[in-house]
Amino acid sequence: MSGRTVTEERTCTQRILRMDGRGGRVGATRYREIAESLRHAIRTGTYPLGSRLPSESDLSARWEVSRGTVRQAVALLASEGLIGSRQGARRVVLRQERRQSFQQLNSFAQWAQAMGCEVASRILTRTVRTATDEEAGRLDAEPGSEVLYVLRLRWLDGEPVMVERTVYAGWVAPAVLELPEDCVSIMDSIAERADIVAHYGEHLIDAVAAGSEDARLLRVRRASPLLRQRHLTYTAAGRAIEWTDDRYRAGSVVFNVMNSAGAAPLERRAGPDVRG
Amino acid sequence: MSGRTVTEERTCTQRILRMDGRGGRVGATRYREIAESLRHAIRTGTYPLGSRLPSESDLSARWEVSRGTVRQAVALLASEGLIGSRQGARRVVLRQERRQSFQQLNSFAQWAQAMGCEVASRILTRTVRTATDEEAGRLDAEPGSEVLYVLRLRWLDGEPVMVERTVYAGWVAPAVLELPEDCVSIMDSIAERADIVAHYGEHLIDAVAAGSEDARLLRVRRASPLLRQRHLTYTAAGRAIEWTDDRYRAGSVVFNVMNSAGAAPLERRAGPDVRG
DNA sequence: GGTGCCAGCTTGTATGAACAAGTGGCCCTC
DNA sequence: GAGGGCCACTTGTTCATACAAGCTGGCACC
Repeated sequence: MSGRTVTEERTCTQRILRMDGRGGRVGATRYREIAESLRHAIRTGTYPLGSRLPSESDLSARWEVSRGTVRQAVALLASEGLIGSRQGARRVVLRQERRQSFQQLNSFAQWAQAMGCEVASRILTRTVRTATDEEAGRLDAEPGSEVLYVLRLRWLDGEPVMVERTVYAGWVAPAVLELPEDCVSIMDSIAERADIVAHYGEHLIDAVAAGSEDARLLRVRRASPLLRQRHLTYTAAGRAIEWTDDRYRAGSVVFNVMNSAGAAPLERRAGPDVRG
Repeated sequence: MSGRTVTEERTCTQRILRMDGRGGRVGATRYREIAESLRHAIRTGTYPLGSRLPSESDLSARWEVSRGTVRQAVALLASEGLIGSRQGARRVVLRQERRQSFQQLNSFAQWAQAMGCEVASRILTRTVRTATDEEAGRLDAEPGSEVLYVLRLRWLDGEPVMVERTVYAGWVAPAVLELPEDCVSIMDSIAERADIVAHYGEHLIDAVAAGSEDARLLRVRRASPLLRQRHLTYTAAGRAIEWTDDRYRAGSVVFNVMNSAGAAPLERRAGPDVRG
C-alpha cells in the first residue's frame, strides 16, 4: 500500500496481479468469466475429454454476449492448451487440467505450495561482484557493471532437489540483499516490497552432468544427470531482472509444453556441440 | 467466384489466399501479411530490441485495415514472444528472432535442415506388438491393441546425437511400415503419402541417465546425462498419432520457451521422485 | 525546482454485422 | 452397398464503432 496518489492505480493493479499468481482471480471481464466457467465445466467433466464444445452461437446466446466475446474466451482456453479448434468443426476438449500460471512457473515456491509440497530454501552465498560478459549481455547491462550473485538450495518435502544460481541486475540488488537467508520466494518478496514484478520470461532447458558443488548440495554422485533450466526474467516494461541457472535432480521435475500448428511456444536450439 | 459487386473487394482478398495456399505457405490472410511484415521489420532492426512499435491506429492507417485486424496481427507476434504489451503503453519489442514453426518442432529433420546441418537417420528396429498399458493410455487406444514400435538413431553432421523410440498408433502403422530404413522424416512422409498431419503436440522434458543401449548408440558413457523429450502428437481432429521418447546427447540440443503473464505455455511438473 | 495532476494517447473490452471457407452428415444415384 | 454431391452448420476473417482503463509527458501550482 503505497502512500503516493500517483501510483495508487498502479499499485492496485499489481495487487490484483499478485493475487492472480496466488490462485485468485484477475480483473473480471465478461470473456474471462465465460472462460472460467468453461474451464470449470471442462475440469468437472461436463465436457469430457475429446468431446465437442457448444458452438459459438450457442455460447453467445447462453451468455447473452456477442460472438466476439465468446471467441475471446475460447481463444484464452486454446492458448492454455485446453481445447483445440479447426475451421468448420466444433471445438474439441484436449485436456482437463488447467495450466499453471506464469507466476507459478517463475516462482518455485508458489509452484511447490500449489502442489501441496513442503518447500524450504536457504541462501548459501550472496555477493556483489562485476558481471561477466555473458551475464551483462543477458541482463542487457553495461559490461563490468555490478550484479548480485546468489547461490541457493531448495528442498521439497525435506529432500534437496534444486540448486539455484542467480545473477540479479544491479537495480534489483538492494531489494534482494535485505531478505532473510531462508526467504522462501524472492520474486514474491521483491514484488511486495519493491514493486518489482516479473512479467515476461525466457527459458532454456537442457541436461548437464552434476559438478562437484552440485553433487555435494543435491547429494547425488558427481556427473549424474541434472535437468537444467536457465531463465531470464523481465518486468512489464521489458527491463531484465535476473538471469538464473536452476539445476534439478533427475526425476524430481518434468517440464511440460503444449503446442499446436497455430501456436508453437517451444523451440529447439542447437547446443554448443553442434555448429549451426 | 461471386458476381456480386458488393463482395468484389473481399473476393479479391480470398483469391490471394488461395494462391498462397498453393504456394506452400499456410493461408495468407490480411492479418498474417501484416504480422509477417512486422516480423521482418523487427528482425531487420527497423524496430530494434526494446523499442516501441507504432500504435494500433498508426498501423491500421498505414495498412488501410481496421483496428481489429491490426490487433490480430500483433496478437500473433505476442504469442510468438516477439513483442510484449500492456494496457496504455505502446507495444515493446522483446526478441528479434522468429520462433520455429510447429512443424519444425515436431520434425527433427526439418529443424536440422533449417539450421543447415547435415542430417541422417536410420531405423534400427521396427516391430508390431501389443501396447503396454501406459502406451495405450497415452495414445488413447484400447488396452492390448496393436502398435508399431520403432527404434531410430539420428545423426547431425556425422555425429550420433539422438535416440528415438516411437510407438505409433495402430491406424498409422501401415503408412510407417512401408517407409525405407533411412527415411529422413517420417512425419513428412506420412503427411504426404497418407495425409496424416500433426496438428497438436504435448511435450514432457526432463533429464535421464543413459542406459546401456543409449550409451552404445550415442557413443557416450553409461549413466551420462541425456536430455529426454517425450512427446505425444495429435491430428487436427484430436486423434493420437504417436508417443515418442527422444534422448539427446547432452550439449547437442537446448529447448527454449518464452512466456509472459498473459500466456504461459510452459509448465513444471513433479517427477516420480516427488509425490504431489 | 520539484511535486502533483490532468489531458491526450494507447491498449483493452464489447457489440453487431457480413462473408469466406472447412466439416460432416444426409440423400441420391449408380 | 458404395460413392459422390449437396447443404446446413460452424469456425475464420474483416469491418466500424463505442467506451473503459492504463500510461506519459507536460503544465501549473506551490
